[in-house]
Amino acid sequence: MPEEIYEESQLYKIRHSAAHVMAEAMLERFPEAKVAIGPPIEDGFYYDFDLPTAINDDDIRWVEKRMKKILSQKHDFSMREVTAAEAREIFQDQPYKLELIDELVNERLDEDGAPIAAPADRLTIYRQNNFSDLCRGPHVASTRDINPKAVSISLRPPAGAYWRGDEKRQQLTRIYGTAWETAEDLRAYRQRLEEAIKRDHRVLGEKLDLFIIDSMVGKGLPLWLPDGATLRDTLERWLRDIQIERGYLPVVTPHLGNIELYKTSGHYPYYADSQYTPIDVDGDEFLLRPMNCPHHCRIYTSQPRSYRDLPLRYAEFGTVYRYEQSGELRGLTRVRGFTVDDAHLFVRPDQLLEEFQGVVKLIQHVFNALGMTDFRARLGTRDPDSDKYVGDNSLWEEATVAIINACEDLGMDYHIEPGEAAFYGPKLDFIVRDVLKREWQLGTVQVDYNLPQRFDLEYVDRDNERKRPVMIHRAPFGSLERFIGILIEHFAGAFPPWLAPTQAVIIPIRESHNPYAREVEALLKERGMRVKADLQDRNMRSKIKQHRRMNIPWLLIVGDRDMADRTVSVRLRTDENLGALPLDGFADAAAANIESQSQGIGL
RNA sequence: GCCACCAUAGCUCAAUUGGCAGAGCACCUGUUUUGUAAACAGGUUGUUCUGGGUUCGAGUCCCAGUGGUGGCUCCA
Repeated sequence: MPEEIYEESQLYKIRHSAAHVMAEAMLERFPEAKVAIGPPIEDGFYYDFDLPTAINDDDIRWVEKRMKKILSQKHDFSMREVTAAEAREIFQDQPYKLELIDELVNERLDEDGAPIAAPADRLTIYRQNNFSDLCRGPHVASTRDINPKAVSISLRPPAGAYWRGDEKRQQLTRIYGTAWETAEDLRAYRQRLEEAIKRDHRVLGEKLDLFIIDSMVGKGLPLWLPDGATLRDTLERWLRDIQIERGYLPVVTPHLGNIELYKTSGHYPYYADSQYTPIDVDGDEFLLRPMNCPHHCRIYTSQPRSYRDLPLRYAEFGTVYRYEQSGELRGLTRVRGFTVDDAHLFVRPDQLLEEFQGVVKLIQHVFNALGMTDFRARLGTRDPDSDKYVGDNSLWEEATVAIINACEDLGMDYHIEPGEAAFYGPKLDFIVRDVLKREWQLGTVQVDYNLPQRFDLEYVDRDNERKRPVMIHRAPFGSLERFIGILIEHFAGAFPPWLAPTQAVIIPIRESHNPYAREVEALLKERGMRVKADLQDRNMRSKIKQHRRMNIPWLLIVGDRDMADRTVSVRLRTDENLGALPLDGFADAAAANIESQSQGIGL
């Protein structure tokens, strides 16, 4: 069955029509309100209003009740064609509508004066009950087609939104609503929202003692607690090992650099909005680094390079600092200081294709190992009308072609998005969908001909000529912070054993079993496992409850029988009870599970 | 940064029209030694986010600041 196009679905019409009904109810509550626009969106709809006063919960409840009343009556949605003059007459008190009318009747032009939309030869107005709206439609035939029990506007709080999405213009009040075909669908939607909250990495981060964000340290500056740091360290060591296998060389560079470094790289003027104020050091200006690449370039230039030295792949988990507006900060996914799993590859032009493909393969390997198999690639190219980019057109063209060739060679699915390039070159971003189908931009690969030029990078080729290498920037995770935030939500805090901060807890039934519990702990630690014996003076059942809450993959209960038989009684965090397993057998099976990076916890 | 909302013990939350700041969990002490999701008893825990104001009296009302949340704008 072909997938239905949302814009043509009945659900789309229901939501669009519900938005009109909400606007009608809002105008009854706030006769002074000016209406802006109200389209259907994913999972619902919204309408923007310019309100005389702030809206409160009582208003929302009143409007929701009124909406349901209107919906329960029979009102047809009738369409009428009008001229621009008629439309202006009808909406004379609605300045936002007048602006829309002007836009619709005039040919719209882009910055270069090229037409992007023909003038509308007719305008349409939809009316239901006592409310008319300038609207292209389509709508349901009658309010009877909308189930009042499947509509709600109290699920999401009102929010501010700029008129036409422009932060320099009037800020309006956006009321979100949701509407479904059946009350059952609405209930399912509510459940999905609750599930998302349960998986929220900020909630789980606290529950599982992974990280905190402390107001005295500063917003957007997470502090990693031991368990969170263990998870992070596990990921870092895993990726570091993979990279070393693939010929990457570790480097370590400082978090500050002389401003000349960033002027040379070109970051300084281009990154002005996201940089912190320079720090005065003995009269020189230093910058908290927003990027790692300039440091790596200077490592490259520290020695003369031969064509035999290339490719050089410098890798560093490099912490960078970027100013983000306070309202943009969110948990681990948007912070002010974060660590990029960065590497810069300095390659000869004849090595570019192979090296680029090697990077793409590495990223695919990383995502697959973590069970994030639903991802796509986006090729960000230059917006031809913008001047925020550096470098010659020919270099850009060359880099873009190199990426396209590499993708096609690998049979990699990608789509092109103009305007999404870095300022110094085109990039290939990896966009992952998590279990809740939300999309996140994670890994990135960029081809760069500009920094080599700016830092005057050279190598001596076979013919004894000095030539310029090409740079590849890449980060499979993107940032450790964001990646782990997404990982927490992806696994709902129940990490596969190889990533779990604590892989097994040993629970003695009585105090007399403590020595055996300690022995089991020591043996498993020797096998490289992250385990601990819980020797607290409290009963076994309460310990099980506590560690279950922390999503420990394996709980090992040990009592008289286990001591006598040298077994451990294994309880999985899924509540499956495997019964007594020989201690060595468990150790072997657990080690194999961890070694294979299994997504499951079965043994 | 902007709009709106929120802030009480480590956590989740109570506190009637403005009238003695509380409960559960956690933590501490003692008793208890338990075979698969909470043993029992006692105890500690507060600048009610900060600073002003109104009032006989403020957790509660008003103002400002700080922090958080939802969204917009922006982004790894």
